[in-house]
Amino acid sequence: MTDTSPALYPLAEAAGDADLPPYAERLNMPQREAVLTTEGPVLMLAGAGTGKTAALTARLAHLIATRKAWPSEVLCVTFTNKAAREMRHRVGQHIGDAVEGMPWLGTFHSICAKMLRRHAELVGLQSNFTIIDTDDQLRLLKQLIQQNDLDEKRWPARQLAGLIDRWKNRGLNPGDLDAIENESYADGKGNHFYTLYQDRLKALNACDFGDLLLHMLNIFRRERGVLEEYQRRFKYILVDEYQDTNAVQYLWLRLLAQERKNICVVGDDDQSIYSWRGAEVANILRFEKDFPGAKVIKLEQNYRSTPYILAAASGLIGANSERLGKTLWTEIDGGEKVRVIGVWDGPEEARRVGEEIERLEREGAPLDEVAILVRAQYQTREFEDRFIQIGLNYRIIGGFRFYERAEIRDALAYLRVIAQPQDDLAFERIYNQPKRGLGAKTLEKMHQHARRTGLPLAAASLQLADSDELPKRAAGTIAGLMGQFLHWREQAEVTTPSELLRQVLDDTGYTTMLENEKSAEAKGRLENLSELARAMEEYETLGDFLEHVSLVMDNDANPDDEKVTIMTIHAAKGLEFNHLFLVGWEEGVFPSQRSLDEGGLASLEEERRLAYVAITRARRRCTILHAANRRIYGQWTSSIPSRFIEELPEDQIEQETTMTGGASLWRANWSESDDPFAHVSGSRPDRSNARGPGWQRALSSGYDTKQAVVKESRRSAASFAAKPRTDIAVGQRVFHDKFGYGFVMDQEGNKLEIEFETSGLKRVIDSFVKAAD
DNA sequence: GATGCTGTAATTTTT
DNA sequence: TTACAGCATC
Repeated sequence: MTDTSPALYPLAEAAGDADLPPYAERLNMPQREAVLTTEGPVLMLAGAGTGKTAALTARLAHLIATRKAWPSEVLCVTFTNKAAREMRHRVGQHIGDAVEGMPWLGTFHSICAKMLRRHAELVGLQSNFTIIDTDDQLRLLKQLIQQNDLDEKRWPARQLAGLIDRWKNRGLNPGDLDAIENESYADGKGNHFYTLYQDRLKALNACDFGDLLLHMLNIFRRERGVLEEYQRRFKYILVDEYQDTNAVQYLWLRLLAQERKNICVVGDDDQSIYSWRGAEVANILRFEKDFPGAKVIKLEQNYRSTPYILAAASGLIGANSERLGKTLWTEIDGGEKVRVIGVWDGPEEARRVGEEIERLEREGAPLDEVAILVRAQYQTREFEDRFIQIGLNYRIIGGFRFYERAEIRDALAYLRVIAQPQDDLAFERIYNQPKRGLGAKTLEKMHQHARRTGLPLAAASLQLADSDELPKRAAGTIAGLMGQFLHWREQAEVTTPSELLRQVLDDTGYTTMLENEKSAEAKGRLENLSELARAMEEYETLGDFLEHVSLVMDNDANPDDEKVTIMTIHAAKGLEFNHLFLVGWEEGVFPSQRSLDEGGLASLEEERRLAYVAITRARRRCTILHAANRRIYGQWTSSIPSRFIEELPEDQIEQETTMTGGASLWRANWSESDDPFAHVSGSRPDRSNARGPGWQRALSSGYDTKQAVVKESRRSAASFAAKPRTDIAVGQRVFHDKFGYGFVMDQEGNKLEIEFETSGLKRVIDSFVKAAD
């Protein structure tokens, strides 16, 4: 189910020049042209299944093998880590170990992160800045919204996060927003909050994903010298999936390519399906204008699908306007027409697909060559239910990714605090996880104190613990926790990252917490954590690992055993399967209601491209299903077949039913179906193994709340080098909000010992008291 | 500080 | 329908 392997097909035998280097031997003419045209701008328009990666890797190999550039002088950008990995792997097959010297082969984000670590100070960061994920981002924005007394219900943090993301994707800095953008959040506070957020990030020495690119673009724009350095370095630039680039990426590339103009972009305008993430098809459409004299090379020979599948897909995409235009063709013979099956309702759709797959199984088709593609994640449930019932092995791709699981995030948060004591967001995540009796009150106090002193949250909390500002128990807990952190930090110096993680999980009682809970979920979580520890074994230092984690957030389910794959069309891009089921092709589902309501023609066309991507995943057989009735948000809705079905060329498809929905479909199926009430019954298969809503509650139950063992004695808060106040001295009379009036008996750093008139001798932090007179 | 209830919202998600 | 977040309650 990986990308096309040209070895499967007798490629371009006619053109078998003996002098061709091995990496070009198996390529067809246009592919060769794409490999050999090294100088000047090149636009490689590569249709689905036309051996794009083969051409791209051969081109890379060619540049290096012919010494046109050293591996370190080629910039090769992809969108996903997976694509980068595959590229590295395949280039390695051509040029061997030399591929190790390709430091600039990677995703936009990882390449920018690497650059930004070198130039961090130019945008006010230190080179060890943290890269925060969307979770942290949201938490941070929520805090800002609260601090600014904005109604979080009316102006959700999510929305602000989305807007900021969009601005960054478009290369807009705070201050660049026009009136409309500014108005789009909290009646004209868009710019204000964007600014606040950026300031906060800077203070945390952190940046988000969007910043990696935006900061680098800013640097390139402002610092000629830096830009020129990279322009000189990169003799050749290659960009994969160019149709998916957004404005920042485009501007960034254009600056880098401007000087030498040896830029080769590869893409397919018909497969642009990420505009909602800021991708602009326009980038590929206007490449020739951006780079006059660009050579356009079209890869149109498809090595993947049967003529029927190709023709169906081509016919469909022909309904779009604004295309660069390609005509896919194939030498593959035969095959079957694309089948279109109409069914009564969602459950029957699942039943039908299940039966079809069982039939394929009997015919000897391996299950991992079978896939079901859905438009949206919620559609997977129906299939999951059915497949559990009939005992069909399946795997659902998408949903929670490995590094997004709560337990993994917790573990990473501990590691982050160890590596970077000033990582407030990480500290906030775990200060009470596992539950150690610290709550919102304590957190609020810590925040207040941190703000007052300008200390990171962790350091501020230790100071607090050292005073009498907190209840004894909370103070003890914090001191204990901070002691553990000191211990772990020492351990980090002498032990491997994975060993350190195991220690942390044991010391905190995290492992115990999960072990005490006997549920299947807890077991899965423990497995995930040991999986994490295993993954860490490759890394020498904690810093290396954390960098990897924040940027390489993919989890490829191990495709070891035979399973049917269920996933969204988006997730299937770039993959291929012998047998493909495309389900839910109904108006409102696909094309989705939202795209019909909101985006106008442009968005409908993107849905159509999505349909095109879906069909072209199929190698041999493609079956499209649509149901006449479907339950959407608990509401039974009758639906009509997708307009995309009508747009398929009639002679390429085979309608398995003449029914087009409505009453006739209802009647016909009523008599055929062996269980006409199946769709009415509310009973559902047991899903207790699936991720349920109760897991969070279950997680906390059964955990022993006793304090984790403190391995290191607490250290004085003075070690955080807080400056003592100059307006307070021993003997001074002071006022404290909680304890009232008293006299300072002793002063050590910013800690005071005060004999209070009503509550006796206490240790407090000086920022909590006012001088009284 | 943990637990239960109620209201709201609901695509796609490469980093 | 379901899931989750926020609030009210114990």
